[in-house]
Amino acid sequence: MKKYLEIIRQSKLFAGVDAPEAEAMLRCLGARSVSYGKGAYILQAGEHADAVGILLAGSACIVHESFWGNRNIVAKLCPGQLFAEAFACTPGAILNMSVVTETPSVALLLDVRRVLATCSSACTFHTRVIRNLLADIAGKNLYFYEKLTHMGQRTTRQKLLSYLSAQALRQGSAVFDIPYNRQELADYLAVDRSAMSNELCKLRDEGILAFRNNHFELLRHALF
Amino acid sequence: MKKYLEIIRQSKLFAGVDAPEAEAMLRCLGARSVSYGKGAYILQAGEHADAVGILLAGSACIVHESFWGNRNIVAKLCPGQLFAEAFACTPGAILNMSVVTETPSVALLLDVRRVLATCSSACTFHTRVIRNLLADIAGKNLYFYEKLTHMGQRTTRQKLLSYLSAQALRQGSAVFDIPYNRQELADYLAVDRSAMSNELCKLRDEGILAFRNNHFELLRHALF
DNA sequence: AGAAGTCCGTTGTAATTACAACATCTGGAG
DNA sequence: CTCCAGATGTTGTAATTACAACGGACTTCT
Repeated sequence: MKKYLEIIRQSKLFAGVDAPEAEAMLRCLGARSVSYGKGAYILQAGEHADAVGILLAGSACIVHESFWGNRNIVAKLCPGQLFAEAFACTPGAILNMSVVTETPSVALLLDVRRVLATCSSACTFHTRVIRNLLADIAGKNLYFYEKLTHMGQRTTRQKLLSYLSAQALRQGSAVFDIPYNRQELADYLAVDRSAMSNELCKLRDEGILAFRNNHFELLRHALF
Repeated sequence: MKKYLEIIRQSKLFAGVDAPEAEAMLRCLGARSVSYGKGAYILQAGEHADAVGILLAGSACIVHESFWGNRNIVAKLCPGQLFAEAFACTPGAILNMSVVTETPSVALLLDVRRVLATCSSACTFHTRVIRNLLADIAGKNLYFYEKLTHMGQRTTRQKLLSYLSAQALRQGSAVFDIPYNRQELADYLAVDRSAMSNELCKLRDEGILAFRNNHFELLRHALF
């Protein structure tokens, strides 16, 4: 766990915390790190979520798998990012999502429940943990608002333009990279991969955008 | 504002707060109440969101309106419910949603920014406000996970079954009411109203469910 | 080099949806 | 009661999508 201290301190949960304080917090939160292989379930839908997770190494996706076998990628996780915060902050909550690794990964699991349960601030870190959690979950909330924006579009074309223009805005450039490959992007937008790939090429042929793998460029606004 | 004190105290932001304490908190948060007519914008996309809102009377919807004129209902608000929390908790955030009244309404706007900004706990309520906010936003987060679950389904039929079975589970009965009319439900699930109405009737004809206006009954599980 | 696996684009077909238009029903206002 | 507005169900058509299948490009491993 020691070797990941820098990653840990860069996470939103530990924002504004110096190294010795961080180590004390880790003990206070009963931190434990676990290693996973590729395609392993860090958390699985149906389980009780009593811990907040921080991805320390590798990469993972938060996914929802439907009854009919479709999967929806809720978010992609990079080292330093938190997951399952909202479930861990809600007593009795049961996961309806899974967290699946894409590459061999290491995750840190923190028992924040004990910080939230006690009203006393016996441990001086409690207030900071709660503030940091609030900021993080508020950010996640905005992320979901944005995802809903894309998924709320009616056609694949509109979903693509909504997503890609948002990425361009976020990265402040008409040239940008996205973190998803085609299958993942389709799962993120809840559409069929081949249909999406088709639509992407139509947009290219119409001169609206250009791309190569994960590298995109918006050429015209295309009414968005 | 006084007449709404009971509604205010029932909101999640004021959970576990007694009446005199609540009044002090309202002053501390610079509370101001505003009345709106039917179809009025309490908040509009593009604005800065510096306040948390609590609906005190009437009803309203959080909606996202797309470039092409489609609207997606993100949530329906009843008196006592909070809105714009995540935006208010994120410095510099700009609303990408609007809050529109459905009936003449009254809303309370609270400047929580000042509570989050200062690290000192000069006012003893700060800690409680932050804890309550955290619980509320975590709950909203879970709400979004669920909405994503429904919207992530590929067909209108699957979206309907996903949503309706979730409501049945939540209300603990195969017979239940939903808060939306047909157009609103279609906007919530991001599908066409008439197509959805059609699919609903197919499900009825297949003996999978029965309904009358907002009153539904699930008869068979229908593989969900 | 060859084999295996992955990712991506392309195509055709069947199924589903969006959209517009209209019929029916309901409750409220005049 | 009649008229009107809103909500809901129904239908037909054009457009879009899901799904399955395939081939090419690329990577990795042996």
